[in-house]
Amino acid sequence: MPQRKRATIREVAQATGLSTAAVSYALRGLQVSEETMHRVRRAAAELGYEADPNARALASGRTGMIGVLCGSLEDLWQQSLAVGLGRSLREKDHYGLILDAAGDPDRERTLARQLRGVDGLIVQPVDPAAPFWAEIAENVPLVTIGDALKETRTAAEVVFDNHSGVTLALEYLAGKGHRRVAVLTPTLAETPDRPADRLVTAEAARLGLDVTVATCPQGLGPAAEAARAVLRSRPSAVFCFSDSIAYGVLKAAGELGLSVPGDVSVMGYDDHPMSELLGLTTVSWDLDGIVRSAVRLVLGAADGTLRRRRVVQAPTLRERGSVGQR
Amino acid sequence: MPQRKRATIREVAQATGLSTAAVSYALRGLQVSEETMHRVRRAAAELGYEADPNARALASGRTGMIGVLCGSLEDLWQQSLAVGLGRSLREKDHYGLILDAAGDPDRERTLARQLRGVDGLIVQPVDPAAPFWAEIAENVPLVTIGDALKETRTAAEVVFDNHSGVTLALEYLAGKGHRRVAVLTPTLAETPDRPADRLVTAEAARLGLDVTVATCPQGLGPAAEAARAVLRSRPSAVFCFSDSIAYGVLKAAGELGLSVPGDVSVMGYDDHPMSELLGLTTVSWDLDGIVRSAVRLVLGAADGTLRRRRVVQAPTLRERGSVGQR
DNA sequence: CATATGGGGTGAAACGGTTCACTGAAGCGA
DNA sequence: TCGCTTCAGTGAACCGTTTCACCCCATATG
Repeated sequence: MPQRKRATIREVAQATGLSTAAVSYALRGLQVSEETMHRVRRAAAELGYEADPNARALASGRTGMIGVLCGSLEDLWQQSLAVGLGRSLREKDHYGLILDAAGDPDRERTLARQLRGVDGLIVQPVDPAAPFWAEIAENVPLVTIGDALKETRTAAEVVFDNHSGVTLALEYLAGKGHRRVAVLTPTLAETPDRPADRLVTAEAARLGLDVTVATCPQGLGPAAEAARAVLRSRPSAVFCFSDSIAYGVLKAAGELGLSVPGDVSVMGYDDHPMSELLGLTTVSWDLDGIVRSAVRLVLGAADGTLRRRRVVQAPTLRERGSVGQR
Repeated sequence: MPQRKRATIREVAQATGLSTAAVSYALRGLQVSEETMHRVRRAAAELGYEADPNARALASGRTGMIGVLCGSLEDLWQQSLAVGLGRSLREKDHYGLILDAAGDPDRERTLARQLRGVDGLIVQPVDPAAPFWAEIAENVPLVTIGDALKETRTAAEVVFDNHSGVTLALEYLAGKGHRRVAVLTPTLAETPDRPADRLVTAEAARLGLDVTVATCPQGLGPAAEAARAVLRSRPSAVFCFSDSIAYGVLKAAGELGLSVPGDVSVMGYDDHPMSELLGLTTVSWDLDGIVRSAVRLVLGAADGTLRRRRVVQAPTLRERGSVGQR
């Protein structure tokens, strides 16, 4: 690997007989005359010059990099989200630096702390109540996706109306005559006060449902294993707080010889593309809309032209075949 | 967003009464005595100091960033691969900058060119024969995953033994009595000479199979649409060059009321986790092994301690239920 | 004709680290 | 005691841009 040295701005300046300042301006289409601009661009192209992003970042204070800190990339839907964010950011001339907290609040903290020099941060918080967020939000424009942060003023937030989501799911289940329903939520921190749990139990009480909540990993194999235990207690329906978990339940059901929705009904949450193929009835969120909002907000916050600070996403119920009448 | 100013190395130096050089060394555990090291670390922690990666990169010439240029993140398997690479790189104290060429050689070229200041590049080339790779490889340690580059000396390569993969698949299909098989490959460039095509037609000829090759997008919806047309010609089996495409075929089959494997057999390629759930018979690659190799190679190439230059991955056939006896 | 105006360009100071060449002191064997 | 090495630490150059403050000159203005 000979690692040929790259051309610097100085060489371009020399080649054109201009100052580096002029070159810098010219390449960004600032200040200079049409003619010099062309001259500079031509020279730059000939030399194969491409600005060093680090030097640029150091001097200008902007990186063109947006951190994307995902709660758990084990979850396929979050993968889609990350991919979408990456693509959308790229369209706006930014890089998305995708990071995976893997459901672990400690890792989340470490990653968030290490993330310096990004122009902004998009986070799906694992632990929205963690105190360290305040420090982060103070140092970099922060927009959340999903749950908003407690006690921390972020630049903006794309909030999922989980209340509606849960209501939608549980009412549908109740309407189909289910009473004993198991709820599977992603393994999270020992945050004693998980909002999802509270939501579920409250709604369940309202609807007269008999729910039991358990945590579950997001990977297909691990989820299936966790699901087996749950299925053996023979709930009439399982409500999974992510489609990935639902896939695990489907797998476990198959292995146990349980038919869906004959023996057990399964309800997902997210609406990953595969859910259509699998016929999974699920609570659906507008992924594209979420991506667009998040990107618009974070970029707006980064350059100070922020308009709306809070976007609420409403879910819809996608009725497919995995929930049956009881 | 008040954007509080972050502590600099100079402030830490001042606080400890040392030179910035000493602080720099101390924080990286170099040169200094135990005692000063502790003193510096404590001070740094108190000030909440965290080195600016851009300045560090500019001065040292290393970013800690590895570019991961994916052929098409529409493909779920490639998503898994990207996620795995990101995680593995993070474990080795590097960031993986995940980029999506979206199957478009032009975008691939642009992205590869723009990628400067990265310590290394992991690429799943869309167009391995493109001439611009030479320039890239000259400037940054480049390791490929999948197809090796033509006419370009990369630092290292993780090669998929596609020959074996195709043979495995087609022999299995032939063994099950299939003759008319449709082959669906991802939409790629108009590279007139796609190796996969040549491979397939050669093997098919050897086995006396009657194959027709068509291209297909990777997204579930688009893939299903493309698949519908193919299925209407009623092949006895469809061999898909990625599991994502196979999912599309499964979807299309369902919509057309074709049973799998009753009316049509489907064979995948990659072995994405979901394929287990779907019972897709597929050619399987060791994703973890690929990730590990690629990371080891790129990091080795980046710091000059490279050992093996070429790792070949062998496929296995994962027999599940989607291919029937004809 | 003197004077504001302003476009086009320049020089040099940042930006915040790393690293090279060097120094002073301590340790050590002879 | 004298040199020689080693250890800890220093000062300053350097990395490759951006940007601030300023200058020059041509043209429009009063």
